[in-house]
Amino acid sequence: MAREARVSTAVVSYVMNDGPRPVAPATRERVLAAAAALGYQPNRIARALRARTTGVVGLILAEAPNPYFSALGRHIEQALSRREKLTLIGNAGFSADRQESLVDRFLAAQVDGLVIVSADGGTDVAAAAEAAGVPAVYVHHQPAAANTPFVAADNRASVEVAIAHLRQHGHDHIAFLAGPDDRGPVRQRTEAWQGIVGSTESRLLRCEYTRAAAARMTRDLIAGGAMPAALITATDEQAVGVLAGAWGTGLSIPEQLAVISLDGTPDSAHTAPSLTVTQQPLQAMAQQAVDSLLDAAAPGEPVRATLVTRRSCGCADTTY
Amino acid sequence: MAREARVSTAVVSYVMNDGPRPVAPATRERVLAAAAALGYQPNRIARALRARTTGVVGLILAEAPNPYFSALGRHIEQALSRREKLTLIGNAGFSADRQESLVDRFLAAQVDGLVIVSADGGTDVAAAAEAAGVPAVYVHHQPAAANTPFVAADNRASVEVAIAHLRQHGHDHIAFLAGPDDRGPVRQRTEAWQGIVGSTESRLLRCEYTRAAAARMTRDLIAGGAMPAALITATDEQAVGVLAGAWGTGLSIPEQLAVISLDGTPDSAHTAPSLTVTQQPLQAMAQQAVDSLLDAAAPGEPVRATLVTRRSCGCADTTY
DNA sequence: CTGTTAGCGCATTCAT
DNA sequence: ATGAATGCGCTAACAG
Repeated sequence: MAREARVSTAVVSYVMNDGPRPVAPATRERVLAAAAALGYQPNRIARALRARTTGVVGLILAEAPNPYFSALGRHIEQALSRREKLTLIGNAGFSADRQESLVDRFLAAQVDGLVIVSADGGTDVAAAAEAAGVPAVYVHHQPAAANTPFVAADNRASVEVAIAHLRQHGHDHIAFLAGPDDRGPVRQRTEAWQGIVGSTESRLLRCEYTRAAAARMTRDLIAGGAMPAALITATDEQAVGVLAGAWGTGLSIPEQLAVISLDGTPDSAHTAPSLTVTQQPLQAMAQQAVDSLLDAAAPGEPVRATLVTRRSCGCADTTY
Repeated sequence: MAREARVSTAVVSYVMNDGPRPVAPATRERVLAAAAALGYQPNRIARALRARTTGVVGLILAEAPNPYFSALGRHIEQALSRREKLTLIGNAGFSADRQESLVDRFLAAQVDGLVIVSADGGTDVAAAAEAAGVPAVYVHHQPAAANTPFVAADNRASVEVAIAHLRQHGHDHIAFLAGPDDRGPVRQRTEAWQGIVGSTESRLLRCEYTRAAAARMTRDLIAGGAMPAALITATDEQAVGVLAGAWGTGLSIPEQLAVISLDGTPDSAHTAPSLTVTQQPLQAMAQQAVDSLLDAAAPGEPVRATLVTRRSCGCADTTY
């Protein structure tokens, strides 16, 4: 390449990077022509070795096919891409072991940063990253002992608007579907619900964060005649499961059961019936996380979800 | 690190890689101890520069949040991970430009291979990859002029079993919901349907590959009284949209409209009603693609989808 | 068995 | 404004 343009490698570097030294227009042309002719592209690996920065960021997702993580992941990838970063992806699969192993492998690959969208708070990943001098940011879920930057929606605010809206529909007893145990963002949501409705007359339901589990629970509840009239689900996955479980048992939503979910994934617009949600600004969250990571700045305040009324709460369906 | 263990860098390399030269047990211990003490990890970038192989594979997805691509993507990432590869991810977003730009950036990052799960056949990505000496494999969608390895399910077989099953339910007129134009895998599906049902009395419907578009189309069809009694949808996304569109108009599925979809994503089990599908073996496809990529072997025959009967075709719901 | 050394492709410093 | 030379961390060839 350098000899094709009859210049030194240094000049090639100056041309490719627009600096740090000026290059005569004629020479620059010659280099550009040679590069085009040979299809030359700078080797990022060599550059990375020299510059001690790879332009690659590691993204760890709890489970990519989950619409919530998936949508968040795409926005993060896009935000990273806008900043000229490449995204290394890994699925932790709700396993602390896998998550740790991923971090190690990403660190060995010399990533410039780590974005962790996990659901399990098992390990404090940031420790390993910090030891390696690699910045990290948590999204959605912050492990107990972390003092690492953290981006999430205001969970309490979401619960507040959901409850307020169901009350407007005339519901006094509002049940809550939480996860199998109290951890992470769902814990905050659960506590917010408990704080607002009080322990009297309130019903706390629990099941795994899967459609299948929520559907099974719903059928059991209906069979036992124990289904409440209004329900807030901690996640969209569970809400979709509730809808699936209710269908076919003759329980009609929203007439017999009003439902609001707290994630607000794009998919929630096209369930049957369409799902009323508190919609988290996933793109803004992704942007916030990426900016905070790359600019080494503390992220701003938690963003607020907005209520999107559809059919499942009892409102008219305005989706179409 | 080398001086911490009081050995040369070469010996460290021999220990880390178990070769190619033997190391005395005592020395090995010393190296391992020093590595543990310093938290030393070999720099993969330097190794990559030297070995001319990065252990990183680029994965291009048409659109990550789409459950079909998402599930496929996760299986590919897992298969890659089993082979000790890291996955660089990028979303093409159905844009040929973005896809080309992603390929260039991945190539500059010296990926060891490229897996392309796209929906747009615009460019023959393989050309750029081949020019760079990087192996590539297409999954799901093969562009027109490609002689690159290609993995997909047997689309014709899927359509056959779907039609046969609807006929068992007594349906003579089976409509088909295709994409906005005839390209890629959906084209094969559409042609298979046309070949089997013949042009007489058959209804070819079209809409975008989104839930929203399919829902809108469904409502329009119902409003116009033009809804067929049996429908095969080319993709799960469209099927979910049909379900959403039918809900609330009073059209009951499967009684008034029997539906079978051809992708078979995991999500299809938890719609309302649950969706009968021809389920593609996504994990096997992912494995096949990765093996073919890394072993430079031609992939085997297209795999066959299996019919999973649920409620939407008229069968009893056996999901729970 | 282990120490020394060269070179992967680039960005940079020192010369010119 | 440009050429030559250096070193990033690693592996492999060559000496001991």
